[in-house]
Amino acid sequence: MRLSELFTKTSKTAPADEVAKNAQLLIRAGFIYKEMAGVYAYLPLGKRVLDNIMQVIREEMNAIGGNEISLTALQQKDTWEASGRWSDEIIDVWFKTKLASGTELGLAPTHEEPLTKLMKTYIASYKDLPVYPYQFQIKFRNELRSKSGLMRGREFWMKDLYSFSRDRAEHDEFYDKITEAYHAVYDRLGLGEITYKTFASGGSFSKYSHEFQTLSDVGEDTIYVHEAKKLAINEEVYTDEVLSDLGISRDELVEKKAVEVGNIFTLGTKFSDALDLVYTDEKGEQQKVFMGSYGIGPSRIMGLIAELFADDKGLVWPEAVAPARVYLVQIGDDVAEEAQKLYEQLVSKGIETLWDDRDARPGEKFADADLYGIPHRIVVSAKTVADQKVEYKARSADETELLTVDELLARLVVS
RNA sequence: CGGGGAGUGGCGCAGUCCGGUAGCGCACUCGGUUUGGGACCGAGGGGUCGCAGGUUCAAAUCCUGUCUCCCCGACCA
Repeated sequence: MRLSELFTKTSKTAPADEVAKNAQLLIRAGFIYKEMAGVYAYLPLGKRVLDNIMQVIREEMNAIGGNEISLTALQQKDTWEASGRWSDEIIDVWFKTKLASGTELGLAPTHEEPLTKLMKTYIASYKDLPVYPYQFQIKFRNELRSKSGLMRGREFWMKDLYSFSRDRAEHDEFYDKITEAYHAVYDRLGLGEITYKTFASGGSFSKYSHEFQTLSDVGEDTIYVHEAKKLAINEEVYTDEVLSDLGISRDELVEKKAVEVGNIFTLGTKFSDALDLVYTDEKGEQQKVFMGSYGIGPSRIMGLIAELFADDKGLVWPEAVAPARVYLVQIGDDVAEEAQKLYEQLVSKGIETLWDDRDARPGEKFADADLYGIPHRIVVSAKTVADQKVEYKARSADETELLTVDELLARLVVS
């Protein structure tokens, strides 16, 4: 993409109404726009980051048999009354509204009920199970107080997958599988080293649920990390009983702040009971479908990555999520032809490139390249053209180096 | 929801205490000089001070109400 065609621009000053680093940087860089507290629009570069995060998740969900769908945000009361969750006492973050006719509606804060109802159309036999529908959707939650930029919004993106299994054994098998898939997601997003499977409170069908918690000082959660076993315990279940279940003692654990980047939950037959989702087994008998739910918040992860990796010059995106891999700085009009040639070469190799073809001074271009956090920066100037080379610098490096185009391409294709 | 802070051109701010109808930086437009780490000079455009009501000859400034935003706490199915 040519920067001259990008409508957003960067700002030297951070917005006064944001304290969270992720929001300040993402707004300064023009990745997001704040509509109201806890509600952000995604602008071209921000949209790319969000899409990249979702694509990583999508690939891992598809790899374990996920079926991508897209459910509705508008929800009818009846569906939720079946489970008792229409009540504001039970779900206190409902956004509710009405049809022109006066019929009450809600904006979905999650999707167990509507999906369970929907699946009644398709699940009748044991032969129809197991199945794993999932979606990426904006969830609406009327938080009393949203904060921390993208990390806790009133509307936010969520990947939610729901498992429909014949019984607990089949469910447990999938639960282990998706645990691995989640680890794969965090690894690919560059968070693997500091993300822990964390024991949290369960429900009537399972003693525990599991969260994926990424260590960060801006985290809202307190967890107790067991480094050797690469697991953690959420403070909400940090009891002697749990410790003895897991066979560990307090002195093996370290208290840390963390951000919840995923949650997997055994639902059992809670929703299939409520909405009567049954199947006929091999013996011709009716059985309740055994369910689980599995969430990841792509928008929260975007905020967290921004927060975790940024330096004093701006954002620093891991390669897998960066809005482009290369930032091509053209210095001077007289090298426009050479810059365009290189741009086309990069694009033809499938290397996403932001070409700074603006009529701006070099300092401004370098500053923006840093603020945007694009992993690789390449400079084409009269000097580099004369040498028949290009200047290369990684976002995370201090030094530049001169490379031939072939050396550059070899490096970019490998990394 | 409890406590605290704040709303002034697109953004960041000053002016409010001691009423006299708005200013600075960035951004923007035009001209010129510049061009490897956010240039400089000159000339311009853009706001009636969150909103509503009140006091006054006169309100960004005082009073009342209200909305919004931020922080701390509570909450987070």
